[in-house]
Amino acid sequence: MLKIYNTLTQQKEVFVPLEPGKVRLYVCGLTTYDFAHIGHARMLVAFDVIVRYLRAAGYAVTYVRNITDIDDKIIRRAAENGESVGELTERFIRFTHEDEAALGIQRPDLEPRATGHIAEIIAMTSLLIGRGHAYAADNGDVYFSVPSFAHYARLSRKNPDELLAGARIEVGESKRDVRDFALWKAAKPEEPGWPSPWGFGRPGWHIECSAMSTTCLGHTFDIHGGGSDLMFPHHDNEIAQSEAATGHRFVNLWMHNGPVRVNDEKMSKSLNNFFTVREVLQKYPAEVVRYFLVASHYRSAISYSEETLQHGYDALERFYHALKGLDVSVAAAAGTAWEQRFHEAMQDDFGTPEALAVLFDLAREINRLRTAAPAAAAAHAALLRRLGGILGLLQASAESFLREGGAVDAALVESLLAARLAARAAKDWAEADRIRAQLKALHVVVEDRQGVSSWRIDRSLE
RNA sequence: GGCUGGAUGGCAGAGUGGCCAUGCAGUGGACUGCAACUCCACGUACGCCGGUUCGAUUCCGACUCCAGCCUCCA
Repeated sequence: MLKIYNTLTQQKEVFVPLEPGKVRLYVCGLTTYDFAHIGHARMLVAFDVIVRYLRAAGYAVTYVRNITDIDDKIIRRAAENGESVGELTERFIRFTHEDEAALGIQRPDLEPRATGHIAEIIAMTSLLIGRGHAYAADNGDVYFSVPSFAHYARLSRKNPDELLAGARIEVGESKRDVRDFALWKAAKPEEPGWPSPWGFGRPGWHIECSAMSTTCLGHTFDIHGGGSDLMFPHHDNEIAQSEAATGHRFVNLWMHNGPVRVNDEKMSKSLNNFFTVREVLQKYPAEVVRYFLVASHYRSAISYSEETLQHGYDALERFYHALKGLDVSVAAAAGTAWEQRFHEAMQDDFGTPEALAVLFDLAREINRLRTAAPAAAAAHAALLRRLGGILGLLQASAESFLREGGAVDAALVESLLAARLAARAAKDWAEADRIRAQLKALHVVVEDRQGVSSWRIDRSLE
């Protein structure tokens, strides 16, 4: 029985899909004018794990994650760079895809782009005007009429009257109500755009997601996700637009991932305190970054620091030590308590920290079994690898993980290791220790286990 | 100010009305030529003040502090 926390009701609910066995999921993706940062990676990994688990639990998932490839910031950045909007967004879409691949994030089933759905956006906007929920203003913009929608801001629990008091009035706007938001923005001279019944212009941000999600998944779908910072106004506006346009309930369950913090502040573009995925990947293996993001619950805030990333490396080292030397291609141990506990953890609102704790227990069991019962140890190792795979972890070979990132000559290490073995056979301990010290200077740690000497890179010195 | 969420051992981070989180670090032991790895054992905790209860870190209330949203933002 899968339970998921629904932001709308503020409680965990037993998940009941609209159609048995199927899940239709939409997540707000990125605006592509810059490199993705760790905050973005948090969202990408959180929903990647959710989708992986839903599939492992037997659901047929349709995962849609959009790309916003037209908006004010994109236009401004392209102008600054002296390039077209298309050149800018294509480049960063490509970079983002590279980052996602590095982090082991599976591609969504559909990845609609705003510029590919202008017709649907215009159609929805027209529909909203026809139903009295939107109006074309005299400045060429089209606005959604917030007072026309009965339960505005129900998701974020904001009081519409207080929003009225707090809203700021901008020059040049022609809104009937300060809370109204743009569905269509008239293009200024030299700005890109598309023809529409209201003149040349471009879509507002919120309507893009309403149009793309309902086009891909229908007027009502199971789950809508995104960062917690999108709850208001973006998701509240989506609800207003979509329900006003279709007359149906928009989404059954809302999921929001927590922020990544740097020095107690949210990592964000606007605060300029972000670390991009690619700069972090230059210092840490992608799996370590992924572990860092999975080791906390998806709804909680996490603090980014190099120290925490290093912890991720240490933790993964323990897993890979357990897997090391075992044939994980054998059939996984079936019906174990660990597997059951793993699923219980994941079924409780995707409790990845608890699930990892279970995997650590399983790793200990593997280490216990490895000498006395190698076959059982291998079967449990195969289980560990399979369950780790649901979190997108532990798919590398133990050897490659443990040796990753070391700038050493493997042939040299092997020859030193052979020399040390010979010295040990001759009980020349001084020589054996001298060679081990020599290896240590190369950041290579020697491990003698069951008569076999192996090596790994020591990351703690870096 | 309004609305949300949080405060757990040296660090990271779950969870629960009474019993073990887990990882790293630390301590003692086993293994080892010595180490490393591994195993066994151990220590240290639930912001503050009240209340409910046989018993609260867990429930309720007040307080303090922190963060997110209220403007673009995963």
